[in-house]
Amino acid sequence: MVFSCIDESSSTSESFSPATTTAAKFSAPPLPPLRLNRMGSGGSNVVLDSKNGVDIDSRKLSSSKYKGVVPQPNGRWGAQIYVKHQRVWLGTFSDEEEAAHSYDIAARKFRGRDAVVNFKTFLASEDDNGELCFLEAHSKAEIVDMLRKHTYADELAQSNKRNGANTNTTQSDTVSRTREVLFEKVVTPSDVGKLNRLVIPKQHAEKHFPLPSLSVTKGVLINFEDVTGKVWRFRYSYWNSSQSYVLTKGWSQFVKEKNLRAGDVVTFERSTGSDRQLYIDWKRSGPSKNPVQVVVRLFGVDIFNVTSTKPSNVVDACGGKRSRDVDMFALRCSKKHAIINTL
DNA sequence: AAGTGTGTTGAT
DNA sequence: TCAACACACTTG
Repeated sequence: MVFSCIDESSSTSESFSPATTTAAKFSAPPLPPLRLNRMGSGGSNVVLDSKNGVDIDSRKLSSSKYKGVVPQPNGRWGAQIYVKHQRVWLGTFSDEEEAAHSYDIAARKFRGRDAVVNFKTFLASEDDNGELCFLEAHSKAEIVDMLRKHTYADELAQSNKRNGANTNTTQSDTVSRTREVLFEKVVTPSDVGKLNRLVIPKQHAEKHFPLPSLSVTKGVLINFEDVTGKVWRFRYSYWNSSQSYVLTKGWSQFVKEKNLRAGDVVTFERSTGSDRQLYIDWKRSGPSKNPVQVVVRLFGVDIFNVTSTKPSNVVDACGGKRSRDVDMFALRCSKKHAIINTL
């Protein structure tokens, strides 16, 4: 069993780790222009010349030297890209280069190989095949989601790890990898409620997810992959107060995204291969099995009503799994006007 | 209160 | 298509 025993602060992928991302391959950025200190938040920013401390302009934020990067009032940087006359927000970042890199990723995803990017070396090498496949294997919505949540680097690393160093991984390598079901749990109301945790039945927890003694109090982070190939990272720990093993951080997001309800069955699996990859899946028990109804409501009117099953896996040329490329942005013209309800 | 990201606009 | 700006909204 391989746990990533890192603490909370380092688990949020706050910055792209050069060791695991193409960030290490950034070409040297242009010399920084005279930097202005951007301070405070909200609309009343004071901008000072860093040398003289002179109030140059009491409102203006220093713009970024990178394409798709915009300053934020608090000194952080936002990344955005325009698609079909709509802005797609890519998140906020402490590091200007990280924001620029996020833009590059999005540009490559939305505009293809000819996209103009900030870092010329981005995906320019043959060694980047893994990342190209990764981009290809995920929908635009997924990539944007990863960028906004700062999980892109982690998920890319996970993906590369699964495919091994050999980028010529064949389809059968990926598909034929067998799994064993570790256990299933019928989730309780509290598992899907506001407690933001899933209780792992003690016998299963101690059998399959034994906590290293040093990690009992602090917990560990465990990665699970779902049927779409998305990697979920949960904090796993032991709560002395209730004497129970729980998945905490990350769990509520899973509940939300999968629209889990009490009575649904969550399955935990593990690859029997050497990677011991963990998987998580869920199913709806009872008469209303599996089909999920999706109503798309536009301007308050249900414009279509789709009954679908959970996404099936399709293997692409890269040997990865492709999830349905539902372009949320076409539907997301405005948060106020387009609502997707998963019922 | 601090931080995020959308609405809007003018430039390219 | 793009960035600048203001500020409503969300989060901690």
